[in-house]
Amino acid sequence: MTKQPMPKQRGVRGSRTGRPIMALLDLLGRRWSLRILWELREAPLTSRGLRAACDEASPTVLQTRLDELREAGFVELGEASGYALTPLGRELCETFMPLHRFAERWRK
Amino acid sequence: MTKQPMPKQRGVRGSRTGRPIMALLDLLGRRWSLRILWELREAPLTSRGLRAACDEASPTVLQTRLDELREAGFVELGEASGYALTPLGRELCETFMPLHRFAERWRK
DNA sequence: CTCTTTGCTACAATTATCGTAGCAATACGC
DNA sequence: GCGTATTGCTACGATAATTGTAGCAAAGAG
Repeated sequence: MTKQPMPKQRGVRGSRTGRPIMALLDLLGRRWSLRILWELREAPLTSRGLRAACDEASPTVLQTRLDELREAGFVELGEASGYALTPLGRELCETFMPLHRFAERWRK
Repeated sequence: MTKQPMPKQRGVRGSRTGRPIMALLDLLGRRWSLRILWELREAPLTSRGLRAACDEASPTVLQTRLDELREAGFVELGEASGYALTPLGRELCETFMPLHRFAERWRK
């Protein structure tokens, strides 16, 4: 019995478990995912504007995250205004918007 | 003017920006952070129980995350019951609890 | 045409994460 | 006592993700 080629893990980890929350937690748990959603919360941003907003994160990861978030249906690339939240993405964003107030109280 | 020794970035990225939300998003955006909080949402777990709940993630990362989450004040290590959410951690957890319902509707 | 901005990619270097094994400490039953 | 099982935690090399810098082609403005 040889090792199977294993079709090279793609997409979101945990999406096979049948528990969507796990897939979602995994996707949001990747670096810059939450930040990207956060920065898009108010207005669309161009790829470069988004990079500036994200403290000059490397375009490689940002591109990867944007692709994932687009595939997930949270983000879309508009004609002129750049990247923007979809209605679904906006909904998701509002879901963890209370984090803002929590963070203020947290403060470390 | 020589380059300052730069006290070697420790703790949470973005905590210097004065925007706690950035620090929080960074901390929660590390792998297994959200998952750990999620798995502790109902009952405390031992380190090994937590590992089992987290799909056998490597103990190295889990330990790192647990240390970070403890330092952040979200998790504590009890005498007998293992790892548990602090009141603050429970509050944080409830903040993104609506994600569950959202994920169900999302489904991919 | 030139100049700028767009979304996006190549590439090597650095980190983070994984997976396995194992430690010391504590608590059990015997 | 003795073995054994569980706890929190760590070492280590291998693998994958992320970084930082540079640059591309396409589209638009002047």
